[in-house]
Amino acid sequence: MATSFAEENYLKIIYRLSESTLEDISTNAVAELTQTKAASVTDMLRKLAEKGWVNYQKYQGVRLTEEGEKIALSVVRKHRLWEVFLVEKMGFNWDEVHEIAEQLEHIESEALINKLDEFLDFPKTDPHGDPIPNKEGILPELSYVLLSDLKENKACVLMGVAKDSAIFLQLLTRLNLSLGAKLMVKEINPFDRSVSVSINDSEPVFISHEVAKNILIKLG
Amino acid sequence: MATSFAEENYLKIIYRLSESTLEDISTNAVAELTQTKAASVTDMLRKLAEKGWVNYQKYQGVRLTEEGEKIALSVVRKHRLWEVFLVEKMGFNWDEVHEIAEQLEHIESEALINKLDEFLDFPKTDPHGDPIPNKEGILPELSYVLLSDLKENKACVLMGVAKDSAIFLQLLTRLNLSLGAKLMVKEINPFDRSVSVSINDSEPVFISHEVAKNILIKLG
DNA sequence: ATAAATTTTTAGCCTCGACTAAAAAATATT
DNA sequence: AATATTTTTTAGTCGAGGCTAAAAATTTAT
Ligand SMILES: [Mn+2]
Ligand SMILES: [Mn+2]
Ligand SMILES: [Mn+2]
Ligand SMILES: [Mn+2]
Repeated sequence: MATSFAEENYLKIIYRLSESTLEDISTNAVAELTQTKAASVTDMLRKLAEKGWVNYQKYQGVRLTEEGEKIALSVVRKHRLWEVFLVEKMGFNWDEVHEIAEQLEHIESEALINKLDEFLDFPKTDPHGDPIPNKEGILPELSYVLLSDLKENKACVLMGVAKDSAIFLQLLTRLNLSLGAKLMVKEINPFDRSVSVSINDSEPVFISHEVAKNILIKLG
Repeated sequence: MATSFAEENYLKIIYRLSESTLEDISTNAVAELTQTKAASVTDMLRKLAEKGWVNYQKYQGVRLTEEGEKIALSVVRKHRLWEVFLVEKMGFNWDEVHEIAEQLEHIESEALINKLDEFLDFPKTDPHGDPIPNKEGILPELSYVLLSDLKENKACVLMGVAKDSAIFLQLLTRLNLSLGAKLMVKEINPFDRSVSVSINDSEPVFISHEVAKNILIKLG
């Protein structure tokens, strides 16, 4: 069955909300992310349920069905592969690609996306460290830790961000923090939990707790 | 002003129809190419005129304004650049790319399309030999001739096709006719005007007049 | 010059995906 | 347990972009 842009956006957003909770997703939560009103969401949830892509009972919240999740994962796959393309091949910065990928994720061609995957050498993660589902919809396992949870004097590598707003990404860039950067927490300030971090063996710089808790790293 | 997919498709189709005539474009002609009904076209023409993209007086047909042509050219530019990308970088055949480009032509990012242009080395023509407008909207001058208009024993090169339906392109492929092929007309049969053509110095094969008149070549 | 045929427009209707305002249900507070 | 607050749904509306059927204008044929 064909899916409209609107339907794909709803499914993707329900998927994203489901990642961080086991409970059913509320109408309001969906409304906030889709930038629409609750009444519009109720309408669409009925339609998605009708098509068998979500389980929805009024007042009870919503969950993706297996088929709904499959569609959501294919949209996520396309979004993230196009982001890799935009950064790796088109020379965009990681803070510039999300809006364009929001459009490209709706291009409908299985053949194209699989060729793109191959062209990009089957990347496991997008420019923000988010995992890319393979063509079967399987996500690679990534076990990243928040920089804010790290002990002092442990070497680690920046693998991703927990938030990909342009403003946050631009801040990281200004701090010389990009994917693959070698980090070491030199000191955790107990007052505001800010951390002083050495980036690629340079002089340590200060990073707020707010920033540190949105940076994903792997040890070693 | 933002343009919807529907508006872009109408402008592009009016542009295409204007290429082959100096007269105003009729409602029915537009309806046929947009795959809609004449009544729907009338509606849209009023809206496009409202926005200043076409000159339209009822019963008089339609023409693009300068601004309308600018938009149409930018859609054509995107369509053709994406087609080059699909063939050159993604490995599609020339008969497979049009449908996908119909979607990609609506992606809205000036920055992306200019980076894509550079990535592809500023191609002058798409995989069907159609000229690609540059970022100022200027079309390169191409002076191609129809294979059906060629005299016998003249060497030439296949530069494009006058029709890009998948079925026609697949036929050419089966005949070993692709962009850049070196051709020489060995004989023109006066009965049905079919031509016997040597392709890349091979044994001549027979090509119907119908095919020959949709092949664009340049001499030498 | 009329009449016939064709083209185009108008009028009214439909679906999709939004909206607002009001009603109803669920949840929190006293 | 009763009431207040918040969340969600219903009801009605709107614009975009389609449609059909009928009317009007234009073009062609007689
Ligand atoms: Mn993104
Ligand atoms: Mn991303
Ligand atoms: Mn095309
Ligand atoms: Mn083409």
